[in-house]
Amino acid sequence: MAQDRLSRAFAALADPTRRDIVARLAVGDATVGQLAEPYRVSLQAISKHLRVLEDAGLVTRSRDAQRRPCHLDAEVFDLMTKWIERYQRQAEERYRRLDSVLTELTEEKQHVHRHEQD
Amino acid sequence: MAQDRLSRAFAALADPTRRDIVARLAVGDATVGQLAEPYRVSLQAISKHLRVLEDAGLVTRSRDAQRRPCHLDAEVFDLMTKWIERYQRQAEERYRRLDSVLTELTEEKQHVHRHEQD
DNA sequence: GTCTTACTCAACCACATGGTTGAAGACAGG
DNA sequence: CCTGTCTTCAACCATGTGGTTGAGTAAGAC
Repeated sequence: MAQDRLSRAFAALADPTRRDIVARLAVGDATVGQLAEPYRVSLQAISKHLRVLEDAGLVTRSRDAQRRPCHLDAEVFDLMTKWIERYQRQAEERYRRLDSVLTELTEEKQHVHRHEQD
Repeated sequence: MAQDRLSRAFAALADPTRRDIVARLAVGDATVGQLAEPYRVSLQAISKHLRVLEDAGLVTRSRDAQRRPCHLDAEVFDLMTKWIERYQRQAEERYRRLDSVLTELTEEKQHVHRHEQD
């Protein structure tokens, strides 16, 4: 599963450890060993996380002797924010419209009420 | 797993069907049956997806006789965009700084080169 | 060449997830 | 009450995921 870019990106950030890694890479590039150091899990586990981030297009890796420095690629973030903001905007606008409809209804009701009182 | 709000929200949107449901709910509220109709999967499967979206705080449900109308809640989107944009900004800024460092280095090199020519 | 460092690959395990089907709830209408 | 409609619950299955350990690979250091 998780075939498309967007699915892979969201899935990658669904894990707290991976979000943490992204946060650290935002400060600066780091090797697998450096990234693994703060965690109690094995280096292989972190290596797997980095593979997921790489497959999601969030991280790119180069080579420096035995080391594999990881670098954050901010581009895919655009995809996600664009997707989210689109529906966020739609939902908020719809909410505003609903709100005004309710206001209209209330005003109408009050109008009717006043009519009844006449 | 997927304990915190942010993790649940990202995980919820990692599934294309659920993103599709969110897109439809942005247009307007809908019942489980209405939401399930376009898909070939069972209604129970969609019901499960809606539970995931609800647990993630992306969807709220009310009651209308037997029906359970679903409503998109845009609030959690804020959490996600804020998280993403924070590291996006950091990464981009770092990229700009690196860029200026490289420019400085190049200028320095040219300077040295000029010195050597003296 | 051999050693050490940095990392990946492979096999395995426990558990989560997306799907199924069938039964059970909740509720309006006769 | 019974019936039909809308939805969830429960059990199950296949596959995916995050973790482990142990072996294998790549490349500088001796």
